[in-house]
Amino acid sequence: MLRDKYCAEVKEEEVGKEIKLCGWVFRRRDHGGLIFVDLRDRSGIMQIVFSPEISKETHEKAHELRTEYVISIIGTLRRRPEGTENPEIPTGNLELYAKELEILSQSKPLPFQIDETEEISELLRLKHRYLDLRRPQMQQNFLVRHRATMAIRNFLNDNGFLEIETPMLTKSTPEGARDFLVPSRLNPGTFYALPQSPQLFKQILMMSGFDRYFQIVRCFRDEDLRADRQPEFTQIDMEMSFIEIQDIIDVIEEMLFNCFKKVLDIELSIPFKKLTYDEAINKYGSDKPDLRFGLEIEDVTALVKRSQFKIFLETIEKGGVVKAITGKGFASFSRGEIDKLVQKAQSFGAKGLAWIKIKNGFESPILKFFSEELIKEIAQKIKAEEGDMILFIADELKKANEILGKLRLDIANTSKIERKGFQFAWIIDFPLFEWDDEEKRFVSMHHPFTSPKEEDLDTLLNISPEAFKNPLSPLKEIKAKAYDIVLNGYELGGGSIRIHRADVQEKIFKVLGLVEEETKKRFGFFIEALKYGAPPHGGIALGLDRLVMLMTGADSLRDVIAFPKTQKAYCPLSEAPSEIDTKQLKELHIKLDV
RNA sequence: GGGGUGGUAGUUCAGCACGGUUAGAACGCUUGCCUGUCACGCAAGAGGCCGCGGGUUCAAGUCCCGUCCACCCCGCCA
Repeated sequence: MLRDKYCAEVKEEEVGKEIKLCGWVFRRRDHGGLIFVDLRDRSGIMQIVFSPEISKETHEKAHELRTEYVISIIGTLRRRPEGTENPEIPTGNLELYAKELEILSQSKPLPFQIDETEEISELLRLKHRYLDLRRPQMQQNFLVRHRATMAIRNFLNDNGFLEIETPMLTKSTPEGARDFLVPSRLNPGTFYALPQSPQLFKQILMMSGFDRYFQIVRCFRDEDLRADRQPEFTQIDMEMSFIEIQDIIDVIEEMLFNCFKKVLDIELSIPFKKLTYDEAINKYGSDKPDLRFGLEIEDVTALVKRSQFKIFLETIEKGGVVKAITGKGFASFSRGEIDKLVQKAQSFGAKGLAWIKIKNGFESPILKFFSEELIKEIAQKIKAEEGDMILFIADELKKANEILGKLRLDIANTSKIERKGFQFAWIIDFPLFEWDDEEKRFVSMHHPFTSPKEEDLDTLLNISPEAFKNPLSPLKEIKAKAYDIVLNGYELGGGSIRIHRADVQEKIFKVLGLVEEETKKRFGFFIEALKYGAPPHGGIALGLDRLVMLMTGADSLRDVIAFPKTQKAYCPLSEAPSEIDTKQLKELHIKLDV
């Protein structure tokens, strides 16, 4: 070993001993006479002192040191002289008096300082990711990521789960996200797809009798990126046999409890809250509500019926609703600020935004249409108080919820409502299907292998083909044995009890409008497998990156993925994707058309 | 595909509304001084295709059009 230990592992008991340390020059303070260097490794910092009284030669050499040089030091550990301790760092009572200095590696002047005093553009950080990752905050993020992963892996191992790998070169499937494709050289004109998830394979593992499977696995989706979406990401993928929804919920709650306890020493309160999909949508306007604050959306249709406001009455007449939310502290808004708010609502799809200020009485352009009594009742319903503003959206139910859901998050941001802690929730009772207006057919809300709820099974099996094309058919009422887990407004994961009957599975494909031939081509192997004794089974997948992002308080997935991509799915470090040789293209029988 | 914000020394930013001398600051870098600093201090210095292309103008970092890149959001995506 080139060193005895990590910088921050040096303890006071070793004062007087000779110690060898290695690391990077974090900061140097050259006084001419004395030179101080903060030596950094992944554990922390140790102050090195170069004094001509210890070694003239070493002191001389230390003048050459620059930021991020990699050095090795042999020196004597000393307690710092009284009054010169640094309480800011864990090793602040100690320092190493350098006898010998070896420069192991030099560094050019840095493209940016790595001392976290200013925010550096992400492009530059990613281009020099090796420097960015040296920053203590990033080191911390990846320590948390490692610990969380290990806690989860150990937990699952302790609970009888087998980690089994599934193929990366697999088959493209319709439905769901766009695939990343890989051309097959040995089979000209054909392509593998990188997995969007190991869905079919993990189900087949259940049919293979493994009973409890997990995998911490990379998944790929070729869709547009967001702060919480990368083209490749890691899932904690699980599947279990002979279980019901509650069994999965129990395992995951215990797993997360264990993970938060071990990594952050936080005791989550389990069981987590359960909300039905309908409740979530109606109260929070989202199927991934942020439950760290209230500001619930309320239906005030019945109340505003008593008003004279035409727009509301007409909307209700047409079967729509009027829903309201509190603009916390918004009564102080100027006319201009209100205009901006209205514009924002419109950008969320609202036709308009009606408002009533509660400020020494009420203030609103539509005040004359409401009795004072009525406004008070509405205010009470949405818990609006003096200083707040009542915000109304009148529209069809789905749109009203959606718009108010977005406004709710926006209000929380602008009024700086405190959002702390980790608020988990399960969203259950999802619809099995969702009408796709573009394709004029039903699509799976979760995925096509999701089991309907028992009580809806007959409806599904007996439904006639005409219903497949009718957005109002009973199909839209069928509920799925699907569940999402939500944390602080992020969808952390989702899963379902799967279909283990070939007839049910085939019926689903029919509803989805997949012709038999197509089904056979795409999923034939899977349906065939279902016919040889498939156990009832179900599972879930959690986004590891998102989990770690929330655990570390990072605001982007990019801060918890070592080598992430930009919004255009570009890697500034390796410069992927890139053009390739014509020779390679020829081997693959691919001609470009760009 | 659409909307928004940004792009000026190595870095983070100011300058742009109202076009006009030699484009500034801080940090970093270089050199010198400094024996208890810890974001050390002091002094001097180097460092700019004002993202790129076009246009308007006597004159463009500043105005207009286009384009590229980064970030945030919608669509898309579990």
